[in-house]
Amino acid sequence: MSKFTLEQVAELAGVSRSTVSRVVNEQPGVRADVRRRVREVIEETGYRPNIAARALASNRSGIIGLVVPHGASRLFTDPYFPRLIHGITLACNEHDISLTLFLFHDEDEESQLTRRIANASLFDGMIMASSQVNDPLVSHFIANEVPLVMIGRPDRYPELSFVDVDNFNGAYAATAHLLRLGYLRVGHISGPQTMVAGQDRLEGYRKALSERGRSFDKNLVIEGDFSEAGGYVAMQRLLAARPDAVFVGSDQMALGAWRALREAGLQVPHDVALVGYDDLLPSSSMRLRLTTIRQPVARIGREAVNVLLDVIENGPAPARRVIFDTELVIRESCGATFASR
Amino acid sequence: MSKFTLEQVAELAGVSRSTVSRVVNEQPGVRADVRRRVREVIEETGYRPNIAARALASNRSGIIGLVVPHGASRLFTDPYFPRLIHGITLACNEHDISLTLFLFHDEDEESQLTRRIANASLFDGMIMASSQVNDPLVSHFIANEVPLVMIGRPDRYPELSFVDVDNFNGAYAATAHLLRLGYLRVGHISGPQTMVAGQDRLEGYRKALSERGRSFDKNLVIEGDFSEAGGYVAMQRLLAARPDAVFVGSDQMALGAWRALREAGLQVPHDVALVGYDDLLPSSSMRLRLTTIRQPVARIGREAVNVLLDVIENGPAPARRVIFDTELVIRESCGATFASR
DNA sequence: GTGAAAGCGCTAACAG
DNA sequence: CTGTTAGCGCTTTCAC
Repeated sequence: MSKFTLEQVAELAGVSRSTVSRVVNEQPGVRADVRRRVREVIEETGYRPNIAARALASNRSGIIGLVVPHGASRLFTDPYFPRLIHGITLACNEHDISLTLFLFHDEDEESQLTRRIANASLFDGMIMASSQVNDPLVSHFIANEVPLVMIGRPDRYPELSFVDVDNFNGAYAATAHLLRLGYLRVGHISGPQTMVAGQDRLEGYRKALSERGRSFDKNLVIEGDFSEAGGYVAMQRLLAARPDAVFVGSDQMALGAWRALREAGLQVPHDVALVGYDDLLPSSSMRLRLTTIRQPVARIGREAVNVLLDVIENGPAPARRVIFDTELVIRESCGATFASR
Repeated sequence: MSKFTLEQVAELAGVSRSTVSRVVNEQPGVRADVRRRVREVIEETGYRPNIAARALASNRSGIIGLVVPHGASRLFTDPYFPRLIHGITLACNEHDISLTLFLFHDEDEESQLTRRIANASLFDGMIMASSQVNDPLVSHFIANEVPLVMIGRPDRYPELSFVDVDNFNGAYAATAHLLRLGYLRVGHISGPQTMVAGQDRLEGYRKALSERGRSFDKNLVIEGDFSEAGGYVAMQRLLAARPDAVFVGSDQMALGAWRALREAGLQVPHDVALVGYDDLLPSSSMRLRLTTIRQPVARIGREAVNVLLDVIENGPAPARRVIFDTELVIRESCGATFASR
């Protein structure tokens, strides 16, 4: 609530509003000495432009939104979103823009608030994290021509820009690693198939299998929801199929799976080997030394902002597609430190 | 970017802008049938008010800000901020307001961006999380009369509203518990003394000591920074004083302390007992079964929003002070499951 | 109970 | 290079 307006600064500097506006926005076409004079007055008065007025007049607010749908907000308790937000805010600060957070905790909240943000009049653009397939919000944004970048490949709308990690190859690498170690009944606890990441990881698992001439046994695949509890339940069911190794679609689920295993009196990796996905756990403090697929979450966040800014600046076409590589991190849960069998 | 404006809705409904405005803002003084008619048109057109225009005209944006200073952003990797934000967004959604996040990663960033947000013209109010003592941003907000609520008791400015947890009594309980178990050399790895929470916990530790007639030994207290790495270094130094138990000012530091202990060939709780603070770790998956002080982080977040809304509505005076109780959660690291010694 | 009119503080052509 | 002139879309007195 700085008390000064453009008008007053202009008067004090003995110039017009336009000139001050040009100086503030660092536009060319102002004589150096005038520019300096105006800058002085701005400094003295502590003048700061009113964001609302600027947004109204220019249709640009310097604010972007981050939407986290309810399906993903449970992930908010694991380190994924903190990391993501870390990367996003880093980029925002660099570019001097602000970030508004829309976090939905359940379906009701989401549908109720969808309308409010769907006309995102104030926001220059939106980043949409881990949306479900066929998310109505995405359609809204598209219909309203809101600049948009998805975190995670969208299931439709090939014209959308996104940044993602190579889920297919990550899952492939995880599964191939297990196969290479000689496991014969390699199962998979998948992510929700309502998310593209869940689908892609399942596909990677299938490819590794088929490439080695293994047939796909659907009893060896159980769908989870990326949560610890989901991994727990999934593993309990999966046990009926007697897997000797399991590629679990997320570290959190791996924790749940491991809990189920312990309760069943089974040892990791002796009885059942485990590979996770994410590498976000503080591994040295965990009881489970989890082999996993590392993904560069903070970089994804940063890049999402960069891409969004580009989309805002230069329009949505052509779609920007950024895909980061993953990395297999070998610890003990896969049994790699044992002789291969 | 809904294409409709108040004006157009007014025309379609055959009334004036003012009337539509009244309906939209649910103000009294509109005949029921007119109100209904206007509502219909709004529904049909999908009209949504332009936030910037509204903010400009009314000085109310429906957006609040959350500031996380650089000193605390390292905490962003532990579960504290995710929980806090969970609570905050929950309350925001309830009240139909938006949350803008200011997260600073280092001192440079912070001082650079301070000016930008200090005149928080667009924001109806600010929540300030875990600020250092004597934070310049706080002074700015006060000087500019920005509605403000602190998370964590402020070190000065008794006129400020805040919500906090009872750090003093929590620390007292932790230390007393250790003393009660018979430990003779109870040390403390404190939080940074540049944060009130760090100070309060140290005070609680001192009180428990003095109440039992123990003298305060400054060699038994090392200052940490709430991080794992800080706890690690602190414990390495603390070892020289040969503690048989340590009250560690945060769970993250306790993890670091424990790592230092392991490296020194010491067992928890056999050689050194540990009590932490926060209870935010997924305890069942951790190798360290940490006795700790639980604080209701999400509730703190919710309450901060409620208090801020109250401050916005009814002015800053008198200061609202909300203090939540803590709870001692006993696991194995304190040695309580052994015979007392 | 309703409408007319005057801005909120800024940007953006368009002249000069 | 600088100033003038219109608004951006909404709220808010103030008459009627």
